[in-house]
Amino acid sequence: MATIYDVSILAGVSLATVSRVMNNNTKVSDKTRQKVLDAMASLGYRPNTIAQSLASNCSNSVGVLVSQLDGPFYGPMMTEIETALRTANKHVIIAAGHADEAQEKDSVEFLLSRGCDALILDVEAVSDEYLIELHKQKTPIVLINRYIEALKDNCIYLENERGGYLATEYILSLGHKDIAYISGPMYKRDARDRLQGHQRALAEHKVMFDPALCFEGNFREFGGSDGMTHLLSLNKKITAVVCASDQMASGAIAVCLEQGIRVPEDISFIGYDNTPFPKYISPKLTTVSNPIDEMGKMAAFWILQNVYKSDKVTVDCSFSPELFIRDSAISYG
Amino acid sequence: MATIYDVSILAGVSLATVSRVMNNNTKVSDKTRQKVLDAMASLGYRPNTIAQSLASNCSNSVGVLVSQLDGPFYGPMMTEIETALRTANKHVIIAAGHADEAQEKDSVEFLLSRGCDALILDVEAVSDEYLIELHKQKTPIVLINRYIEALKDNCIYLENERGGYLATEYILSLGHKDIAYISGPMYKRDARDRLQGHQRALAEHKVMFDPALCFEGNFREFGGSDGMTHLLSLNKKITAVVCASDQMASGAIAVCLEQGIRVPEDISFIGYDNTPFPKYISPKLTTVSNPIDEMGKMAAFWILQNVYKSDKVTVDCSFSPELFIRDSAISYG
DNA sequence: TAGTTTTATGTAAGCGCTTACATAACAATT
DNA sequence: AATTGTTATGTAAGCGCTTACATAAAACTA
Repeated sequence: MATIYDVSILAGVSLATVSRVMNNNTKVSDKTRQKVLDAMASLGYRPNTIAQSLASNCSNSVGVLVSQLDGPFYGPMMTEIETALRTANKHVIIAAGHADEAQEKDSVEFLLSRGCDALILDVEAVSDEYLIELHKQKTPIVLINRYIEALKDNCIYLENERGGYLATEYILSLGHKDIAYISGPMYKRDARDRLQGHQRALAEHKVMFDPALCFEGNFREFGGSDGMTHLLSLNKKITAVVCASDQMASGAIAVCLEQGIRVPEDISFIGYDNTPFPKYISPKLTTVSNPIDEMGKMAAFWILQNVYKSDKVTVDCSFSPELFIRDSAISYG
Repeated sequence: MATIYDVSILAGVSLATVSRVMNNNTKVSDKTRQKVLDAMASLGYRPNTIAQSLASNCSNSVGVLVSQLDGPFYGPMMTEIETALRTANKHVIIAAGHADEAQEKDSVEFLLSRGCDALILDVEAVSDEYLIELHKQKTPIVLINRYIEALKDNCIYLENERGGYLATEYILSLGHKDIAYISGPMYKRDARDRLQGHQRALAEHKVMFDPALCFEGNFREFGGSDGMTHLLSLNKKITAVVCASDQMASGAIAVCLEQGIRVPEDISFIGYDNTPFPKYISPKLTTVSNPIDEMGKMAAFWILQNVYKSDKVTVDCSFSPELFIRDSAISYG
């Protein structure tokens, strides 16, 4: 592999000059630049990025830590992050935290020791305090899907309360009054916020919130099925179920169908996330969007702007969910 | 950030000794080792991996190039790769090729210039020749989901012909004779192999292969729906459809259901890949497995063994598909 | 005890770049 | 022509490690 030294010899210039034409941050006369470029071309020179990183103290890499790499969320998110960063010639080092505190911390250490210039974190297990401490260190961080007041300039988040409100408001507008809620785990802020939006909508419509009809699930499919099984066992009147995730809605609907309850004729459902499901599923799920891919892109933009000082991007930290009306919810009566 | 120099001063030893205890490849007396470890701990020392890479000419990173980061395949595959490599303290740099030749080549360049010690490639657009050339360079490569005779020791692949055979053999065993086939794009070897297996099964059962009933799709959902629309327009008798991917099966089934054709009562379906679909989809798809996550893990193991000389793993390059019998195919008549 | 081998540690030269600073080349000013 | 100002290029000191080689210390040998 040819080095900068070989190039400098062949071009008959100094190392520094070669470096200058690579980084073109200093004036180099057109004549010398051309000599250097020719030499590079004829040697098939490819700069050693490791050496560049060591010398410049900038690794051009950003660490991305997510809970899991599979599932409907992270793929699209990673795609956007990778595309945005690679366009700027930065690269992505990934790590998975598996929603476990020790693993998340370990991954952060790992990424830091890898000399990342910045970290994009979509973490759920570590505490706010840990992140606040981390933020004090020199490597910039940006949080996706998490809002911490003290770090608000570093957060890319969805207005979950608003989404919860939108979903329930829509169900109410269809005339439902006996509405159950299958929530995400309450230790997660987004779950709490969605529920809060739900309650606000109920209150505005003067419908009582019945804690018995609120089940704490886990955002996963079986959380939804467990929840629905529980709700049905109550033998209370329920005409609609608001779910805090599409996956839970999926699990809940499955339970209904198995028990011969028609969806949406007997019970209406609304989900949350707008995850892409194969198109022959019926009923098609009415839901509220969670543009996690866009949020990934924004996180990348944030870093491009704040870390790499690019002025080609604009960043917008807060995302607003939108209602997607499909077939799983119909008006009552 | 503390450097090795700071540690050496505090421990009262030389740089080399500190380096030795980090890499523990040379004998260091227990006493000195302890002094060094204490110094490291008290400084919160974290080695600079960039400098290590430059000095040792080993970046401890492996580049992973996939067609896309989203979708049902790559998430699980990446998960396995990441887990396997991180356990060995290697890291993963990802790039997406988007099934485009220029982008795939560009990504390879990118990963190489990033000093990856090895590359895991799941590429579809570049030619065999390109990969053979690439293999001649110094960075080792391993191919997932692609079999090239000249590179057979570097390939992790599924026995696609066998899978195609299994699927069709099962359909035949159910008594079907009027069997349509929705294929992947024929420029892809896995599509050709699956079809070949299909034809072998037909031949063994003395059922004629009817080219008119074979549609070339694209592995995606709309490939399946286009294919099914076309097949139905033929007005030929069809009692079963073998699809070269679950996604195409999904699209094809959707078309049938829309037209009031019952699945599996009127037409049986079998897919390929065994992708995870939400559980309330019906009918549940009978299919043949494509353990891409396991293949990802194997690719990582291959690198651990061949590049990093680990003896803790065993690698097995060839994977065999298995039949998963569910509800979308029933016996004929 | 002197001589030989073994083992633990130190010295210093890189790895391939970047960049502050020095200098040479040239142009503009008087 | 001498002075000053600009601009282009070169020189060399790092960046934080690894590792071949040198050396000092310890352990044997006879």
